[in-house]
This record gives sequence, C-alpha cells and structure tokens, in this order.
Amino acid sequence: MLDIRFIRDNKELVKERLAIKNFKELGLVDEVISLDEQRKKLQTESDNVQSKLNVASKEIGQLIAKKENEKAEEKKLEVSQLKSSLQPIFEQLAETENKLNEKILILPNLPSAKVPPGKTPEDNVAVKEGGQKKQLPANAAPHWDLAKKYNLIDFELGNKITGSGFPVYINKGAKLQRALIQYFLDYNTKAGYTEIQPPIMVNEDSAFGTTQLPDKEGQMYYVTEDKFYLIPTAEVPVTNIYRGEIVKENDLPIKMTAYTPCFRREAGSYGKDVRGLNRLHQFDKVELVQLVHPEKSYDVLEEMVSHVEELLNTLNLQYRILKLCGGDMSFSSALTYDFEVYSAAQQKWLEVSSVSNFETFQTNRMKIRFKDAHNKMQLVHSLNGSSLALPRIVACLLENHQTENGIDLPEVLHSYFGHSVIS
RNA sequence: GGAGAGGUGCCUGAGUGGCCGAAAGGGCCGGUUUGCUAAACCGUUGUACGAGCUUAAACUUGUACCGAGGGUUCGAAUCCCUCCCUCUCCGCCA
Repeated sequence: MLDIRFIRDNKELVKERLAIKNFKELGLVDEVISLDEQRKKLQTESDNVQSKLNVASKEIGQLIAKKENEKAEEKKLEVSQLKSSLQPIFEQLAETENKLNEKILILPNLPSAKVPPGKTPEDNVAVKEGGQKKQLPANAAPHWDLAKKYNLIDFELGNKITGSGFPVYINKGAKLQRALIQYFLDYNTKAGYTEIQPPIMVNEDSAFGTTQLPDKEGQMYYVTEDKFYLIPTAEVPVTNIYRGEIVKENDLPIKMTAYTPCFRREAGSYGKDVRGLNRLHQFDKVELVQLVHPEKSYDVLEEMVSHVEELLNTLNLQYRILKLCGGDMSFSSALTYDFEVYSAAQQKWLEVSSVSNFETFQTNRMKIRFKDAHNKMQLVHSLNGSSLALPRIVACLLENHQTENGIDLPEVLHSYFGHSVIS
C-alpha cells in the first residue's frame, strides 16, 4: 500500500511511475488525494464536536456532584443535540475512509527508478547469463519422460489421489526433493538466514499483509470452514511474523529462510506450459525473506540476487537473470529480478526464482516499523526471493544432466542424495 | 467438542462508571555520583490521525486507542452482547 503522505506530496511523480508500470487508471491518484483532504476536514470537524462533548460530560459530572440536578439535565439536553449533529459527520467520515482505503489499495507499488520501461516479458532486460550450455545426447528427453523412465514421479497417481497438478514423488524422486530442500536450507542458513518452519495456512490478515488479498483470492485455496488460505508461497507466513511489530533498528536486517509446500490454484492456465513439472498446484519451495533498513534495501536486493545466483552455479545449470520491465512486474514490487534456467530438452527458459524489493509496500500494510536514530517511526523495507522453487529445478536437473546412462547429479548434491547418479 | 478463568503500556500487575493514556514495580533511555563496573539517587519513557506554529525539527493542542466489533450511558478499561485468542480441567486424538 502506498503511503498517502507520499502520494500527497509527490502527485506527479506517482503518476509518472505508475505509468511505467503500465497502470492505466491514473485518475485514481487525484481521487485518493481529494478523498484524503475530505477525510482530514471531516476529522477536524468531528474532533471539535467530540471535544465539546467531552467537556460537557465532565461538567455534567461536576453538576451532579454538586447536586445541581436541574442544571445537569439542561446540559444533558445540550449534549444530546451535539450528539445528533455528530452522527452524520461520523457516517461521512467512515464512508470517506472506506472509499479512500478501497481506492488506495488499487494502486500498485511504484517501480524504482531502475526499472526499465516496457509492457510484456519481451521487454525484460537480461542483465546476466551464466552457467554452461549443455550438449545433450541425441535422444535427449524432456523431464516427464525421464521421470517415468527412472520412476521418480508419478503424475497419473497424483490425479487419482487429488487431481492434476499434484504429482507423487517416488523413491529416488522423493529423495531428490528432500536432498534439494536440505541443501538449499543449509546453504541459506550458512549465509545468516534463520530457518523458519511456518504454518502453511494463513488467516485473512496475513494474506492481506503480503498483498495476496484483496484481489488474488482466486489464486489461493481457501478453507471455508475456518477461513484459512493455503499459502501460495512461504513469503506470506514468514513476512507476517513481524506484522504489527516495532523492531529495534539494531535488529535489522532480519533474514529468514523457510521451506514450505506452496499451493496455487492457477485458475485459467490450461494448455501449454502445464506439462510435467512446469506448473503445479502444489510444489515445494525454499524462500528467503529479509526485513531491512530502508537505506540498505537495494544493496540487499543485489546481495540476494548474488546469493541465489551462486546457488544456481553450484547446480551447474545454465541460467539468465532478468530485470523485469514495468509492465511485467508484480503489483507489489518496486524492482524484481527473475532467474530463468534453460531447459535444454524443452528448449525454453523456466523461471526458477524471483527476487524482489517491495520497499514499504508490504510493510505499510503490515505496519512493520522501527524507530530511527532521531526517534522517528519508519517502515522497514521487505524483500523476498525464491531459493529455489523445486519442480523446475528438478526438471532442469533431469533434462540438462541426462546422459545415456542416467542423470549425473551436481557434486553439491552427492552427499545429500547419497549417490552421484540417478539410474 | 464440553465446563471454568482470563485478555490492560516493553514486561509483571493495579484499576468495576467521571479525578484513567491509565497506580506500583521491573526494564529501557538520559542525568548525578564514580578511577572503571556495580549500586544508589533524580528524570524520561506509547501509537495513529488531525489542528496550530515552523523552511524543518522541536513544541503546543484536539480526537481515538486498555484483544476485535457492536450496544447501554451525559460519561466506559470498568456494565451488556457477539466474535477472536490464551490458560486450567474433561473428552477426543497424531
């Protein structure tokens, strides 16, 4: 959620930036500002009346104490008149606040000055490519065939148990998952992230805090009986750990990592990209979350990008890092880097991580703050990134490391997996 | 799921209708003392949104906030209702 004071003071800048994000309803900015002005006026009005009421009530108390009941009764009449004049002001104020709130929630986060313009994924800027391009054997297969050949994943069985998009990992397939999770978590905790195992269902407030709600409820599974959402990413429960907290400046940065299953309804995405592990309703992911001092957040973003990049390097995968253009960024992000790994057998890039700085967009909703050196309240900046999303990594590991005889696993996984080859 | 108790500031905890934004103690921060540390003593210590003043900060001031939301009353932390949560006992159970 954008800060209303910032919008007030930087109206034109806000519009310019929103335009970069390809946001069309720029008139909302003016609406929000005028609603805010109305709000202030109404509040001043109601404060004044309430102040009078408070004074009068005290006087009544004193009159009663002095046994001057008649005068007290007169005052009471006066008060009841004041009260009835207050009623419409309250209603207007509530209505204005609701409207303001509703409108301001529609505004996406402002892209940082570093965000390239553009409308579609085509306009994203590749900032780096790395890793080795693989020479695959002539009979190279896509991962769904490899998964079957080596009996790692049973997609049909998942259909039977739950539905499509819920694969069953079997035997070495299951162990590979476990090895990856363990490896990623160890890698992250070594870099100073605290491991968290959060709930994988969250309440409405949490889903609101990280901006899944309102608006994206269609993407989440919902447990109606208890009003819980299954998390689409660990970002939701982990960031919300600090919801409503005032942290010490010295405690920043707060670095957390968590493995969780993630659930996404992926409503409306049928057809092409859903084959095999490419797009699932349930998948595993290890996530990074940081809460940091506002002055440091862009350095931290770069640090997180290198952290994920280094992790990818150890897996010997060919990757590229994209800086997302304004039009392709998420609603809440100020700057996002996507990591894509080249799936040699499918001959396409698969997104395996997305690292973003949200600045104060989430923390303003969650009210995660600290007192700075001048004793002034400030919102912390929040960032998160995947490190990494399992299914596509598994897909790329299988495809890119396949040989005539099996799958050669990268060295870092040998001890976690217990073997160097899947055959 | 059933029965009971309770949710107050950073913490403990008092407060059952006006003098309560809230006692007391602890903690924190600042100061005095001190060779240093400790102790002792003094002082300070909420948030949000307005208004005034100001370049700004400081400051002054109004309103709201004692789990959340409603209600009663001239007046609510205090009384009533609903919900949420915590604790104890019972039941069920990985």
